[in-house]
Amino acid sequence: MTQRILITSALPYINGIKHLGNLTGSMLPADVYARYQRQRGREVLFICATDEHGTPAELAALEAGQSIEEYCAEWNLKQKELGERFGLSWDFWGRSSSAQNKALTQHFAKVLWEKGFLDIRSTRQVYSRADKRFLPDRYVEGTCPHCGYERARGDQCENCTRVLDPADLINPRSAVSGSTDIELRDSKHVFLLQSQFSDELRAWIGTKAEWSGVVTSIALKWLDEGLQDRGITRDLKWGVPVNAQDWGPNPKGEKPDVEGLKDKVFYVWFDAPIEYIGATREWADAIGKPNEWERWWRGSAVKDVRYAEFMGKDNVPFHTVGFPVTLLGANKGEPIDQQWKLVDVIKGTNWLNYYGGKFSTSQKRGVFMDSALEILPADFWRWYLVANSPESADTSFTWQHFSETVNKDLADVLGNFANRTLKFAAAKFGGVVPSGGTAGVKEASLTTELERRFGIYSAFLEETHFRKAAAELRAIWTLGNEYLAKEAPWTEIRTDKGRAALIIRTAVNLIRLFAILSAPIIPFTAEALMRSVKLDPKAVSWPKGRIADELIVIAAGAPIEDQFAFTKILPEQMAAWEERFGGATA
RNA sequence: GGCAGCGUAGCUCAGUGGUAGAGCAGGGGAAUCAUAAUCCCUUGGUCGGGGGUUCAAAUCCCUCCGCUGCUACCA
Repeated sequence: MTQRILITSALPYINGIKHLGNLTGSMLPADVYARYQRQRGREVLFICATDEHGTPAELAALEAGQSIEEYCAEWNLKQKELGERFGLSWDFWGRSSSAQNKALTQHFAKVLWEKGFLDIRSTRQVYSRADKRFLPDRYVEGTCPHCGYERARGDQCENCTRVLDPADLINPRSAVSGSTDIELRDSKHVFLLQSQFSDELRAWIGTKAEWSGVVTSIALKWLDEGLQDRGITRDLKWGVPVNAQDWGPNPKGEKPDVEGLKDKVFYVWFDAPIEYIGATREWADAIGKPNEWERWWRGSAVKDVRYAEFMGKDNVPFHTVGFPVTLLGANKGEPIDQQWKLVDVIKGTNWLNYYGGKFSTSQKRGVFMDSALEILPADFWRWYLVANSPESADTSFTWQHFSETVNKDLADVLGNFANRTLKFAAAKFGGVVPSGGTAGVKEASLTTELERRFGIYSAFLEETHFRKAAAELRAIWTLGNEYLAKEAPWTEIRTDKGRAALIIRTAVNLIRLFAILSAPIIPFTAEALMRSVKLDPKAVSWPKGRIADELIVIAAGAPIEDQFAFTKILPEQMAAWEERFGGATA
């Protein structure tokens, strides 16, 4: 039986505030899963970090007038703070630029070279003299040779959608400075020989029946098209330096071209996944147990680790091909106690769209994490994003849909259940849990239904089907309102005060149960519910025994609050946000 | 261009061979503890178009249309 759960969320890129699409694709589902597993009592390690290397970060720092180090340090902290305010319960928040990741990245490169899985090749790259830097294909602009569009990028023409090579462009110029003082230069680069792992990857993916359709089909698409070897170095200043001078001979007895690889760094998509391990080492160092990371990642100790990765579908190829090849290559020929842990579950989500179009960081289109929290509490967003998670198809965000969902589910169904129960207790029973009455057939049938839905709900969480889990949770909340409507304590109290007391006592216990079950998705609301029945907000262990036992935890005489307030979104607020964020016109 | 995904009720989405589903919105009723919040019942769909396989197709096959993504140096 698996007892330890390792969870990673795709690393958010460093350049600025992330939007709701980023949140809902990786960080939020990972958090829901982590919270659920902790409540189950399992040992959980939930890791995330900023992905700090690459061209966009360098250019963003330049534009901000900061050194790249300052820029990354600042945004790493900002993203951390925002994530925490969203309730993201990372055990550690690291940085791909850490010393730990540098050491690991260089270690993997050395091992892969010495085992013969790296190759050094010469490539032609665009160099901008004006910018004093090599330019990635998409940072070269020019006129499309096919359609004449003047702002075509070096990788693809946005106008006619044809795939291009920078050398195809007419009048090419740097997209950074606009300078036409550019040229093609030869440059040596390291390639990861992914093509050698095609069969092994296919066999490995074949064992992952539980992966969602989108993950498997994207992974197989890459294999079916034929895996190409991938360049894992770049001509940049900021990144993990290529340590070719430390590499021994490869199986053919060749030494790397140290001179040709001078002043190069590893490609972000080589070092970013390694940062999952790197951040675990950062965590181990931070807690003062520097060897603790290894039992999560390496050797026979990982037998009882279940490793789940969460990401948007754009990241799937790097997690089904690139990173596994790094680990499989490093594992080759090693004894079991030296083997690296590969992922068990990949949860890939589709896109959350904004009014049918993309959320876009560059075009500032959509809702971003900072402005989201500025206008509403985290749980409003968490609930909406989980209940409408794009798990099997892209989903469209609209302000209308958002406010209706949040008002109906959180305020009207859940919030109102707690409020009507507490207010009734305050008005008729002096604000304490009333005594009297005994549970009968009505309570038995409530329990049966709760038991059934609880089983379904737990299974959905376990299987990372969070959208369906949210629908099930909502149905569980509805059982509370149904029970009150049927048993009508406001009528009972006129003829049978004991019966009314039993109904309210049961309802108070339902508030506690609902808080526990809701905690993975809406942790702040769960805490507020626990406080409303004067219990420890953190005492949310997942029910282990019979649900009936959960409904007698709060005994007669226990003090409770006299109400539970939950703010609703007003129509005029919604209209104002639609206006402010450009919903209706977007 | 190639590849992949998607197209199901007014909206957001489930449903992969066996009588078309949920939530919301709409309609009716009950109730009056509760922020008019709740509970019950209910209207609504030739499942993007066309063709085929099958006793049976939303589901499998072919084709066309539309949207989105990827296409390996953005991450």
